[in-house]
Amino acid sequence: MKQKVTLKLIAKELDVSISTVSKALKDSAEISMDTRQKVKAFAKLYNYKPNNIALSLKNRKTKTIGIIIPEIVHHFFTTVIGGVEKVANEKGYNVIICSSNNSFDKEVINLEMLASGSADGFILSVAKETQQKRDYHHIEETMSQGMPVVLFDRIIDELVCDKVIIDDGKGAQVATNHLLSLGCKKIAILTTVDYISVGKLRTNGYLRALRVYDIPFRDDYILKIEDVDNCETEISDFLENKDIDAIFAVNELFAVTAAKILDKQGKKIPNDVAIVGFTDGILSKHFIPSLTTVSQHGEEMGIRSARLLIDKLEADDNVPEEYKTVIIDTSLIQRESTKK
Amino acid sequence: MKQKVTLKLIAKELDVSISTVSKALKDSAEISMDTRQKVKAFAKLYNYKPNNIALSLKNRKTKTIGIIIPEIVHHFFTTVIGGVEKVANEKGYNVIICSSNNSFDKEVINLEMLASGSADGFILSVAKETQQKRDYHHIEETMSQGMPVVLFDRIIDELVCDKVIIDDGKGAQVATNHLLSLGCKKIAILTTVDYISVGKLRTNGYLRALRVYDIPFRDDYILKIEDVDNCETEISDFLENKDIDAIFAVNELFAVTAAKILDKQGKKIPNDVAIVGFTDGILSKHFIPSLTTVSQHGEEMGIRSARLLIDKLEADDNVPEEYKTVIIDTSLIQRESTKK
DNA sequence: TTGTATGCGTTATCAC
DNA sequence: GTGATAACGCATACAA
Repeated sequence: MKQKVTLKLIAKELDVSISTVSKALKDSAEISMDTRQKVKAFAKLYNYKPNNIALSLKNRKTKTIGIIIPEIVHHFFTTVIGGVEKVANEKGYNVIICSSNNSFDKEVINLEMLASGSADGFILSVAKETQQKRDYHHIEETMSQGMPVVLFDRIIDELVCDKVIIDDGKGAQVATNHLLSLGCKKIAILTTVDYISVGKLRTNGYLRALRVYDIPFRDDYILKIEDVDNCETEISDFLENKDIDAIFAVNELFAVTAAKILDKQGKKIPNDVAIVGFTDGILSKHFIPSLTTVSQHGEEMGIRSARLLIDKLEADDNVPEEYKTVIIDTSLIQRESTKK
Repeated sequence: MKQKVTLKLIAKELDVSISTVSKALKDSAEISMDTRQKVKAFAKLYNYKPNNIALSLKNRKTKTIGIIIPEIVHHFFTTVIGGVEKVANEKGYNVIICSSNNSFDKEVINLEMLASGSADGFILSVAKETQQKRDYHHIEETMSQGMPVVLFDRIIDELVCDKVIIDDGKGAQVATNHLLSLGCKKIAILTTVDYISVGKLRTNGYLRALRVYDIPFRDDYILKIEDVDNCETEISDFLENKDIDAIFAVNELFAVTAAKILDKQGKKIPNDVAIVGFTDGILSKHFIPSLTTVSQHGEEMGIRSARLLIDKLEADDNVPEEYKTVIIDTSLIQRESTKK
């Protein structure tokens, strides 16, 4: 275990003071050309790297952004991360990713850990459990300590902070409209339980579209899925002997699962039943038939979130606080599952 | 921007010394019961959290593990991360994830950044570019500075460190054997260019299986895909008018893409052509027909990697260095694409 | 041109 | 029982 190279060590070796070394490395005009070159040569030789930890302590900022997401094994969230990284790297920020695994407790632990010195601000999408509990003290606390927070996708209306969302309702409405315009009249919806904000919003969009087209809503056309891991049986039961000509699913997994069940039932997509999903992931793209879907533009969400956060981090302290909500446009990606 | 609560602040408010506060919070017997309770109550009220940065500086360790992976938008890598997190959290370590985006430069930057104070050790899978360039100075440097490194999946033989891999060759051989045992004789392989270590190993496994079964290798049955993003055309050209009865693909994307092309050609899976892929991701699982695949047990890889790293981090300094290579068993998950 | 002193937040040591 | 001091690695205002 080799000794770490520090300013102190270089100073001792070269028999000058620490501050001389520090200044020389920054090419300060104060220091003679001669010393500067000597110090720099030595530093390079010994591969000196300033210690980030010490810098953070001194500057009281870490130059890193903390991201906390509900699930790391999830295509949408990883695309968001990609967007954040893009902007962060450009602006000289590091990115730390933590996953809450949809657990409230882990979200709290992660946030507190990162907040106590590891990151200057946060980009986060709250855990399912947090939405259910409606306990946001950890986020409020973080903000009250002066660390900006940007919420994305699964946001919390009650919190006053920057937010980046898509217009879930509109996306769902457009998707449903698309089905209606194909002539579908018996459109089922596969959605989540109500406390998942995005699920509820998408359901509302679906209802709105029906209303506009004057199609009466039927209670037996809606399935609110409780346990995502076990959606297959729920969807299967739901679709049994159901007379429908289209399905709108609020996520990719529900859409694909429904497609598989229909396939088993011998129904043809899109001729017997058309399908539109939500989230443009790899499943929709590679499934046969490929699935029409509402793209959430995850990378764009990440980019916008990172920009909002960095703006806050680098804002003048005396500029009055102002919080924005960025709404990203969704787009409908039409594929084979709605080609009639 | 509220003032951060520090020991100093508490000390001032309570009119005691900083060290008294520090000791009181740690329930030191030196401090009177009375003072202890007073301090603790105050700390709780003001929501005091020790500053990790200061602790890291003092203790010269960060209690965090750095993970660097080639791609964040990749199911396999995220499952590995999941495994690492599991162990890390248990043992009180934080996890920082960075993605190199398969770029050598970004890998170097990320590693150096994390190495200069943000993490105590690393778990990493090298970028494609790094494997191509064969330039590992950044990793060697990190290790020579006393920070342990565990390589997984895309490893580097020349580096002396802990490693966690699957037996890629054996996995491929088992997969090919499976096809052979179904009676397939004309088995094509979709693989990567040779400098990708795992691609080459899997190809070797395929060749070995053929040899054992005494099937002569045919040059026109192997496709080494250069540009993954554009594999569709390459595979499509390759499969055109090809007389084969099975395909072994070294990853999920190649397998699914081939399946889609065969579907277009009107060939039936598995009856006309059987398929086995590699990596147990969501695509293989949800595709119709579902694809037989070699599972890499990503989570297990993460768990083992984290354990190796933490063992090193917590080892006595005077214990002689010893490096292990853990080989995780693959398993063949049989699905519809090989059900004859 | 160079060096000294100070502080960032913490803990450990030692003195009172 | 309590407090002063030094140290972790760095940057910088101020002296020399």
